[in-house]
Amino acid sequence: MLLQEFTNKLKTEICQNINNAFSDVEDISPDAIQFSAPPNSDMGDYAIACFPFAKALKKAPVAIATDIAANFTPSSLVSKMQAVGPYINVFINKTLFSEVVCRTVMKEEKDYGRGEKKNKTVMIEYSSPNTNKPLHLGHLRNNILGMAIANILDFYGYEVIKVNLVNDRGIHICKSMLAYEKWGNGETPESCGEKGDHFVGKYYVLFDNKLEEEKQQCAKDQKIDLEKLATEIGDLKKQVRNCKDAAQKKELRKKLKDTEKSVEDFNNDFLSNSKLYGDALAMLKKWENNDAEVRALWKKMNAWVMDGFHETYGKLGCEFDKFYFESDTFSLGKKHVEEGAQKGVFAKHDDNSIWVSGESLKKQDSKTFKKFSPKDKLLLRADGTSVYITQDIGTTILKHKDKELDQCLFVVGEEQELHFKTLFSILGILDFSWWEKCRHISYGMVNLPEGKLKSRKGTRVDADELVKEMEQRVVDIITANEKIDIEEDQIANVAEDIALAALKLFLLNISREKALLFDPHKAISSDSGDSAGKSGAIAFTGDTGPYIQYGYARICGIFRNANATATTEVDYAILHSKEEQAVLQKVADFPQAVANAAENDSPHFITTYLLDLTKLLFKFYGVHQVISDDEETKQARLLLCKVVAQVIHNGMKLLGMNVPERM
RNA sequence: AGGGGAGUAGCUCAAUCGGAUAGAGCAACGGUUUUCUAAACCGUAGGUUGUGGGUUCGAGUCCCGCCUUCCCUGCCA
Repeated sequence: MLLQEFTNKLKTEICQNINNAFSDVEDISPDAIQFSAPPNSDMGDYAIACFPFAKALKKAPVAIATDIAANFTPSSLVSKMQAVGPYINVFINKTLFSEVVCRTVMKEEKDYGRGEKKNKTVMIEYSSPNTNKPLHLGHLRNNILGMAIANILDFYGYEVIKVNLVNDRGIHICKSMLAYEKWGNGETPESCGEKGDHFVGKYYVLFDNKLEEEKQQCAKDQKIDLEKLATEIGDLKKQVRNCKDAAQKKELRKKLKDTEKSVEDFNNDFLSNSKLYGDALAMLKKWENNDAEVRALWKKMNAWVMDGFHETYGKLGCEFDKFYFESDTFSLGKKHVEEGAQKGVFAKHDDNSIWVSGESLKKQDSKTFKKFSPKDKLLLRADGTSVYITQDIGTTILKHKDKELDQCLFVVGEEQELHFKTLFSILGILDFSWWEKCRHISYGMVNLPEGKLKSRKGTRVDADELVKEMEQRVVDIITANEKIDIEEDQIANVAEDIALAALKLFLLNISREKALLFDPHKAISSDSGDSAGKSGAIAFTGDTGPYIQYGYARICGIFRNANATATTEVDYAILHSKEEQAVLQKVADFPQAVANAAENDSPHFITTYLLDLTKLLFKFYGVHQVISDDEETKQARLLLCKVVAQVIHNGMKLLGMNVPERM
């Protein structure tokens, strides 16, 4: 008997017991049985709350529980049912349960926890980088989350297509191109030994610095003190917040708005007169007109960046079945927008720009836009050049042309929620029946103690550097600890596995939609043993990836030392202790954790599951000796360890983490 | 101003469909190594779940108000 069958049988049996106790009313179906865990394991293996039955059975929950317990007849599965208040606590046959769990895991191995084939295809877009700068911590959250969700959906039984939409076109790309052209002196990543994405990113920052210089000069010439205005705005915001008097508040608001307007006006004025920005725009125009020289530079620099990205993806274990490039898809979007204007579902203004009205967005998706009316949205500029949403229209249409999809997912940060609501509604307006199968998988921002991550300012945490630093810390820990027995040439590999697991679990272990706080100062000095280090944002002890890996490595160590293998032909009655049963219960829960993660697009169900499992493993480990003089005991416990190792392996794989055998 | 999140222990976070005494980790304090790796284990302490109402057998969870905070409301991406 396998686990699934056991659970079904258990529910049926319990159901029969309930129905026997209440023969005069309509039967309860096994699906209505909801297992939960009693507050502690002495009270039983499963708990069933009787509140939901109260209506059908026309009795108080407490009375229902007592009646069920009174009418209970023991079976091979269930040994006891005990009423405690409105709860029924179920004691199961531990020997049988242990055997069922162990045999199931040992039989299914890598497939333990796998969901049934759904015969449905899901496309998941994630990463979606801009090719003008290297990846930072915010991108890491996206990449690691996206990859984990893709793995989980695949394991749950979907056919999953992982795609990356590369934002390789637009004014931001031209900025780094222009800076390189002006100040690059023909350098290449090779010539200065830099990773391609970092190399290009340098010029993106350079452009921004030069533009800022120009702006400061311009402000000085016009005798405008931008700094003063900024502090003024800050002060006004504070005053507005603290102001109690309504009339005064209104006045302050007006003043604030005026000040903000003056800054905005200055900025707009500056940009439209800026030589540097004008050059970038001119370059964009040239790009759109297929200027050979600009296109050649664009190709060269994009290739550098993509080389760098591929290296980082390889390191992180991010994989893609297909790359879409905005430069290939924006014209398809343009075409559909123009057709929409022709059909009359979009509005063409006198200046030839094309718009979708807020009204029609609302009409198309009245559920999403129930509580507010969106503003009209520009789809194509007057000069015919496309905006951000234009290419997404094209890309999404192309995705559905390439493959018939049952779900089309976008792993993108929460700041783009309105963008995707608008996009999906537009696709509906364009009469694509699949528009409702599109879903934005939104996730929270990554923040530093000082605020937002900003690529152009100094406040960024570079992805490559972060990983490198963490690896070095692990190497230091390994070298400092004499007890760790790893071949010299393996240290780098193991350090990489551990550093990445620490990073990934840190990013995946909080709810997807929640913002994430990262304190780099605490993270970096974490191996020196000082107290500041121990509170590090990405630690290697406690609830971490390495903790789970350590549990796995310890099990490997046991098998290695005992030169043993596991067999399912053991005396399952040995595994009766509280600790052993807790572990096996947890092992049995793995398929449910996978289902929860898949159905909510939330890997954190897996991370919390694995941490719980590992804690129970160590708890067991602390109380019971695996390699014991008694051969029967040894065999049974070895099997238990083997089963746990298998589940850790399966779960960690879903999260994109390796499990080293020594650490 | 409007729309959407969030607010739980000193810090970072959990908490199945609304269910039994709100849990972990870190930080603090105390203990564990001649026994399978101390990246571990055990113990102590730490809470009016932002706030005020409501719904009911029962609310961190659902509804309404308020406070705080983040995001969005670009011819940026």
